[in-house]
Amino acid sequence: MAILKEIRKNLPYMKAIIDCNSFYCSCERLFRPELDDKPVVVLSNNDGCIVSRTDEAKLLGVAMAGPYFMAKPIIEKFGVSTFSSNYNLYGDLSWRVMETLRVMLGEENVEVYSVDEAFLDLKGFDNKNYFEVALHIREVVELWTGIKVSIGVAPTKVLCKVANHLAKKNKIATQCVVVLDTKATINDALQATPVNEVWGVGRQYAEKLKEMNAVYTAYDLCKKSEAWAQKNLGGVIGARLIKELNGEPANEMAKEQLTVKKMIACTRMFGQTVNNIEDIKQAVATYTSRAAEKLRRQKSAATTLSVFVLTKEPTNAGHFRHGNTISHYTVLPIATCATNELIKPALEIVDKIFVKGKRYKKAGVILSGLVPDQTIQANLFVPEKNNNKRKLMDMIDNVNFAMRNDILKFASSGTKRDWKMRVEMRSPRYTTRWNEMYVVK
DNA sequence: TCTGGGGTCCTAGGACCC
DNA sequence: TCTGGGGTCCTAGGACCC
Repeated sequence: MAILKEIRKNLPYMKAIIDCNSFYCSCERLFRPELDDKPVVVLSNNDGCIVSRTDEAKLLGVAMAGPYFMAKPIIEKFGVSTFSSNYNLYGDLSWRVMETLRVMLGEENVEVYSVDEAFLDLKGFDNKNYFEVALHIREVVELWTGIKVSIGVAPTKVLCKVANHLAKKNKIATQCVVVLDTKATINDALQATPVNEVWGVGRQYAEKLKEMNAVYTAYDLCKKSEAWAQKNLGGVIGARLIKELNGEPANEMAKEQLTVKKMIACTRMFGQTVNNIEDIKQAVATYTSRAAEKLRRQKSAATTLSVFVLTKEPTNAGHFRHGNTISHYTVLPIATCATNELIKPALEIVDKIFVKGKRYKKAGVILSGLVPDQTIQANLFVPEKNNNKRKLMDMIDNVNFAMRNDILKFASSGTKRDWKMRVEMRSPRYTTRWNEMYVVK
């Protein structure tokens, strides 16, 4: 124990990131156990891209985030099981995983970061063996929810991500747990990590780092000065990144706050291209209703409403071309969260930006300039405790509601909806719809 | 009619994340 | 033929003020 304290003495207390392995695919497998060691992929909205793939699919050469049609030959040749996104299912299972963590570690030590990731605060465990602690967490989550996870433990969030990457790369040898709690293990890990895999370094920066600065690994990057990063790597964000790589926390755990969104958007690709203004209006009215629901859920009102459409352009010698975005915005006379008050100006914008003869493949509505909704002041007196619960529900709703196909309340949303997206291969919503519940044979 | 320097507020756009 | 959706943070630059 004395040795343990000695080697850790220059490091702050530990954090962890827990990350569900191929989350969407794991959710699908839960109800199709015969697929456990088989390749599986899940597609994005509109069945456009591959957004989740299992290790088996990866080995076959299915590219992540690649277009579905390009991977189709491999998928068909090897019989890869393919699913459309089923957000009701994923949202529910995500909640179960997060709730398990909250029960184990206490609500205040869990920061939900995305549908399949959470940061954990391990402050209370500094006398324990972190590897065993993390292994235990991994086993309990799997036992209670059926979802397999990987865990990275380190003194900063950026280093946790590095650790987690290494755990996922070598699941068997690491048992999906990597702990970086000494200078030596941290240095080794940084040397083994290509710079483009560092959290906060995207494609543009990676290219710049390699070509102009001969920075190839996370280790090379950590040797750069904060001042240099401040200048060349996105300002203060870059400076924080350097600190964190060197074991100095610069991104603290987000505690408890009810995070109120500063902007709310609802945008979708159409199932097929559209050239008729009525269809676009129906779509925009539907997206506006959905955005307004999100707005009301966080008790905000919007002061600015923008609408955009994306045109479809002819492909150029086999090269994929994004369409042109045409957008316009309105500053509302009074901040509002009322669906009807938002739909009217939204449709006026459509009249303004629609060009006859063009073909469109996407539209969207963005609400910004959000302020607290004055009409619901009474809610200020809701106890904080209930607010936290609401935050939880919001997270689930945001996933759950994404694909909801319910009856629309406003006539302008239309009833035919030729433009609505494809979900041809969606699995049943086992855990959230009674009539689709899993049947034990 | 001449015009510096410093401050704030806003928007657009770029980069990143899952 | 067919390439997701929803966010965040930061910076630069313009408009305006004293």
